[in-house]
Amino acid sequence: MDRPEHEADPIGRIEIELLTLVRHLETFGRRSDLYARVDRAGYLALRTLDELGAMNIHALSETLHLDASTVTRQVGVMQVEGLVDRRLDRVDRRSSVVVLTPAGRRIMRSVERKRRRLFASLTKDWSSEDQENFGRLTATLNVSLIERDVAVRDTRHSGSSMRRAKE
Amino acid sequence: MDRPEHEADPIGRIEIELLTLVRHLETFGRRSDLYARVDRAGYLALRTLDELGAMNIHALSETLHLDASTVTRQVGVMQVEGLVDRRLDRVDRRSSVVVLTPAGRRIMRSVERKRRRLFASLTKDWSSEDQENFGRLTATLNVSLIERDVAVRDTRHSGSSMRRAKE
DNA sequence: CAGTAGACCTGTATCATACATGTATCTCCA
DNA sequence: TGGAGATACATGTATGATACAGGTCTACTG
Repeated sequence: MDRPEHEADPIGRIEIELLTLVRHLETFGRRSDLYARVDRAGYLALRTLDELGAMNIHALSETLHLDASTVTRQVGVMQVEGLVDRRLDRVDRRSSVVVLTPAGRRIMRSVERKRRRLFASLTKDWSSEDQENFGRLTATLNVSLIERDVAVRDTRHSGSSMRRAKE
Repeated sequence: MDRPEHEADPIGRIEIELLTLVRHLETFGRRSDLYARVDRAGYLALRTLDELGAMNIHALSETLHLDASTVTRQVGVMQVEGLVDRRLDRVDRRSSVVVLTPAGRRIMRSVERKRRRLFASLTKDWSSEDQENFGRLTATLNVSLIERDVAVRDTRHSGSSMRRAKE
């Protein structure tokens, strides 16, 4: 499991361990009851709406780094489930604002609780320093990944309005 | 980006950051040319065959924590691409052994190089201590996830032969 | 006001995966 | 030793998450 060459090859270790981490998290999400009422993508959308406030499909798709058509469908499903609501934007009538409903927030919190329990249990033997470091480093990695993605996308289509309606 | 409450809530931070990490890595894999000749699942299969040696579909599916039918198809594709070969097992004629071909190893190394470059670049501003810690902690997390998955699976179907032909 | 850009939706395609089922083979015990 | 059950694999079918292309309606701008 702990191949000695990685002691001296941190990049190689990160490379292989992140590969298997994604694999395992995918499998786990599929097999567990974590995402009973929303899928993983939906959960992230709900969290985004909760943290950043209501916004339109376009802004949500930019934030999630997903195609707008994908988000349209995800939001459609969640609307049927009663987890989000859509309000016509009277200023720009092409657009509508996606709002988290109380039920949506409830479901989101419940998934969050399950996920927190999972990760608390997975890291229960870690020192709190390790826990903090891992969170911090993962966050840093995310920021770099986002920057890189933005750079890639900007070579293709430039300009992204990112209009957002907070309420 | 760096919400202050996470300073005192490492689990919460891990929870949200891993969610977005998976999201971003998926997006990145889709958009980049990292997986030109094999997909991510295929790359992991090639790495597994390289590290653990040739094995049959069943053992591979256990190792990857995937359904055997999924692996059958993945291997089928890679065989057509010439990345793996299958040898009839003369002892057990139901089974055949999946072997990495030279071309497969070459492709695997090329993907590995690209991924290494990516992660080296993403973590280039990290201290080497941070790099090492991140790799170590991710590896630990993987082990815990595997153990948990094994526990879940064993409640459903018990017994897994894990026969493997090393050569 | 004409033309272009933007927001959204829908159709279609792809990929990765799982489950159910079928077939050939193996194993083991009565 | 011969059949029952287990195993290995393949195939059919389904689902979920995503992207891209194209259409419609609306907004903006010269």
